Amino acid sequence: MSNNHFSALVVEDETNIANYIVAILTANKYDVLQAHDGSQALMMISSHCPDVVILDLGLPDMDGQNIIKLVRTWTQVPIVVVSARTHERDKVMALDLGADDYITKPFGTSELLARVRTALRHVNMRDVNTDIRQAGMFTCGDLTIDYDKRQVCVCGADVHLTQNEYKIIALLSQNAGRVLTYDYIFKSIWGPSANGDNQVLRVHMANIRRKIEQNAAAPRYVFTEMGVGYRMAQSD
Amino acid sequence: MSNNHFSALVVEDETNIANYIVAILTANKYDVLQAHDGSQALMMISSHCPDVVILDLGLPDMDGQNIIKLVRTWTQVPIVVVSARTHERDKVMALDLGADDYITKPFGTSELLARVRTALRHVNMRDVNTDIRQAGMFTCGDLTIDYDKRQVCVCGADVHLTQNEYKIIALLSQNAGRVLTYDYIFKSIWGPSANGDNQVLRVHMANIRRKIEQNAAAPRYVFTEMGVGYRMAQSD
DNA sequence: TATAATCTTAACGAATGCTTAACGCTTATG
DNA sequence: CATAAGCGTTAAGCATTCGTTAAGATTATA
Repeated sequence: MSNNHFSALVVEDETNIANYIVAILTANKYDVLQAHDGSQALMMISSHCPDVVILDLGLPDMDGQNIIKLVRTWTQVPIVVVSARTHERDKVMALDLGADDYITKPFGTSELLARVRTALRHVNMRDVNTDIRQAGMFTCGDLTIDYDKRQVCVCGADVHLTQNEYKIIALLSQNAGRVLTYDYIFKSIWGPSANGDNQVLRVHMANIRRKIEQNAAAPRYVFTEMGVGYRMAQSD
Repeated sequence: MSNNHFSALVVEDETNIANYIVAILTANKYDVLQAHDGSQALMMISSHCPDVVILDLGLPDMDGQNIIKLVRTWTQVPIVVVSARTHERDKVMALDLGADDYITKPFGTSELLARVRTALRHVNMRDVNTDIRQAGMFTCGDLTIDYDKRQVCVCGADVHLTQNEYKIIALLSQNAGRVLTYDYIFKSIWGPSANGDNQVLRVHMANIRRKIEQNAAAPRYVFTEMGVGYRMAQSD
């Protein structure tokens, strides 16, 4: 960082889209770096240590998933994946490999900026709030989760959650603002060797929502990301 | 402690990582000691009595879990475990054996410091609670526990509890509002090396409830968290 | 030592939670 | 606009866990 701003690395081979993203970020006071293929991206990440990486999955020289895998061997820099709508699967795999968020083309200015801000905030949570999170609480609107007491409250009233329900909501809240894929949640709760679809997860989520949401059809706390997973609202 | 600072013992065989941790702690005003294997660590803990121990699980001469077990036979010094392993099992085992917290490599400066601060704070909590416990009382609705007199009253009337029954209710009331797992309660009452299921605990709880609850089927003081443990109602 | 109190173990019914399957609704996609 | 896929919801069967009782084992006490 040459000044007080965040630095972002944009990895994109299509010139038009690259320019579009760079323009948005530059206009919003980011220090922007560019890479046009995978190997260039890897070098720049290690040499320039950007605060956030915007990564297109469809690069000419390397598979986007390999890039994420390699980057994650040495740094936890937030990665926001950009994917075409036709490659839904890739998006999910990228998240499972350690990407922080995703944007589907075409996307607007505010969406890109929001995702980047969220990703940057995740790093702050990891660093500064580690001890708060450990012994602490999660608060979002009228929802409160006390990890120490294993207690969930809505509007000050106790809400009884079963074992699995609590595990799910705890996992989501500890990753608030981030999409967790069905597979990730499933394996986190039922163990890495568990096999099965996400039907069970849907039932549990329905039960959770009935208990914590005022209107399950328009949730305020846990959002569904179609085809991908669930995302908990940012804490406040 | 040669001055007013906390002393930390870093137990790590890999020189690079050891230097990294030592640098972080030294820069943040800790008095740092070092050990490079398990036996050395055990000696230094007993001789120097550090305020906190940062322990790598992958030491050359001893299994990290054995070290925790041995240390816990004579001191409750907080132990923060450092491990490259990402498996949940190791984490759970280490924590169950008495470790206070867990960091997975790679980790950042602020994360390490946060964990250490949290671990140190736990000790303070333990101390403060001890004072309160000895001079204090627990009150919740019509239930009163006098820790000095070792006396339990319901609606002003004395209730006779057996040794184990009192230990259980005292432990729960001292952690009122928090779920204590069956395993934790069991090990707290019968000792860390006790083995057996929670059948005994269920019988004791039935007896306790018969004595203190008006309606055991709808308890007011001790609640069951299915598959997890028991929770005592908040004091008032 | 005798007696009472307490602890432990085992068995079983009851309550709770988990999972599966079916179905309707919403959302993507051509 | 039609079709297909994904998600939410419900209810029923199944598995697990808990509470309770009673009997035997152990410990305390006179």
